[in-house]
Amino acid sequence: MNTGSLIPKVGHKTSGGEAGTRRVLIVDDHPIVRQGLRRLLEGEPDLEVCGEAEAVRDAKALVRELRPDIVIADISLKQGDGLELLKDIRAHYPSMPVLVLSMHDEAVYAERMLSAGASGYIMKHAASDQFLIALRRVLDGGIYVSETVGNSMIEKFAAGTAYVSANPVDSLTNRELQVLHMIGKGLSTRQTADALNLSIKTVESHRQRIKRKLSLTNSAQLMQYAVNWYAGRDPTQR
Amino acid sequence: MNTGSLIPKVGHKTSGGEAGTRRVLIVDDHPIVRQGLRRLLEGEPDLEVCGEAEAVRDAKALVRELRPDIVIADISLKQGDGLELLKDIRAHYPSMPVLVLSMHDEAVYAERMLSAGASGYIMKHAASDQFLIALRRVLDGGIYVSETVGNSMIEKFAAGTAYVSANPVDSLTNRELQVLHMIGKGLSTRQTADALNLSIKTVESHRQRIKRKLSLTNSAQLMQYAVNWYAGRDPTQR
DNA sequence: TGACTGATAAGGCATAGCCTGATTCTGGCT
DNA sequence: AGCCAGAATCAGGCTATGCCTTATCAGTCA
Repeated sequence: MNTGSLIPKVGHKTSGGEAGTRRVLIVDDHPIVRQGLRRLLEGEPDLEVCGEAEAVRDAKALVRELRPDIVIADISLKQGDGLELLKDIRAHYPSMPVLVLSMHDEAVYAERMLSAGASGYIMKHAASDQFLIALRRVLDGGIYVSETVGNSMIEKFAAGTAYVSANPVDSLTNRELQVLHMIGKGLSTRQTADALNLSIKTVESHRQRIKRKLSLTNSAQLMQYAVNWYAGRDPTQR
Repeated sequence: MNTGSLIPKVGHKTSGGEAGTRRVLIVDDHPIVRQGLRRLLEGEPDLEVCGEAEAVRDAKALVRELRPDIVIADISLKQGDGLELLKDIRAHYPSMPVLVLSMHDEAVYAERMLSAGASGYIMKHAASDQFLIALRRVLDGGIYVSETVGNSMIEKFAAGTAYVSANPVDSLTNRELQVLHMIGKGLSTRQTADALNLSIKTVESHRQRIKRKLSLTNSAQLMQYAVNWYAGRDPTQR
């Protein structure tokens, strides 16, 4: 069920102490992506892959064992345990930077990752040179996000909504929370109004304020958020 | 916006006519995945990467220009134009095998890809050696699917005519499935239309037919279903 | 008391939902 | 080859909802 014999799970600790080379730990559940990162880093003399992990469990062990200079990890929010890894590393090795690799270009994800302690966020369809730029910037203690995501964050910051609460849902009032619940259950605005004995206009107002508080742009995103939250899988909920 | 200077977009046609080596065209929008495939194939003397493409448009041109022995392509239904590439290749070069690379392990996708003319279907989180097995089998005129997907197909086949689809999503057409995907991603109708290059009216029609097929009464339920389905949950379970 | 927040809701414009119907294109069957 | 069913595309038109602004009223806290 696991990777075959082609990939050494723990990279040879050969050049452990070479001055100048910085050791990278790769965490991704796709073997090809791991290969791709390896190939990319092979061309860089100052960077060295010291190991790779497929699952979060392995990753934690390898971090402890290898003490890499940086961890580059595919943390898909869907899985749930990705954030756990991030927080784990942050708790035990506060100075070890983590560059998050993701398939989503949504600014929402990036913000959550950064506020959870990531040092950078890069998409899988970024160009190869961007990976190296991101790696080096993060290794040097900086923070990396793509231009689009960065701009979106700057905008929010300028708007004053930048307080990154650990759990954005906390900022909702009881009524708003109730409405969010209904949306997650699959009720329309009218059905919500009926269920809560409110005017449709009132429910619309609540929806609007929820959207603002959670930085959601349209009703489709609101519903997506609500459904995920309701299903108990929202990343900010655990 | 595109890949930097690190990746030669068209592989050197150097060893064009070497006997025995079979030429592979890679189509994937993730640079790392392309790197990974390259790295994987570098170790195999009988296989050679003759080129790689990021988008469907480029892919079509390269197929015509390079006439590879096999195309390995990430065809995510989400993008829309993936199926088009598959059908295009099938129409112009009926004997050119296409191995579909996917992030989803759903049997639903595999079946559709095969019936659209693909010769194989392999997931991105498959082990490296599985890739080589798949490539060689498909190159030899065979068909490759993973064990789990294969078993599922066999079961359905054995169940024959009387089989009532366990998964209502099966009854959706490809286009409808695509639209469902977009909805689950949190895209509005307008955004979906833009993403798939369709009229809003068309997307509305698809949404309507999805709702009918899945017995959903309003758009709120449709979204709930789509979001849950997209997140890998069974929407009928709650 | 005055300032603030939460809950409620209306008005109005724009947009999206939803039903009907029509066209084109493809795949399969006889 | 010819036919038919279903898929995919989109338009028209009515209605509902989305979205923004504004407003009232009831608690609350300094």
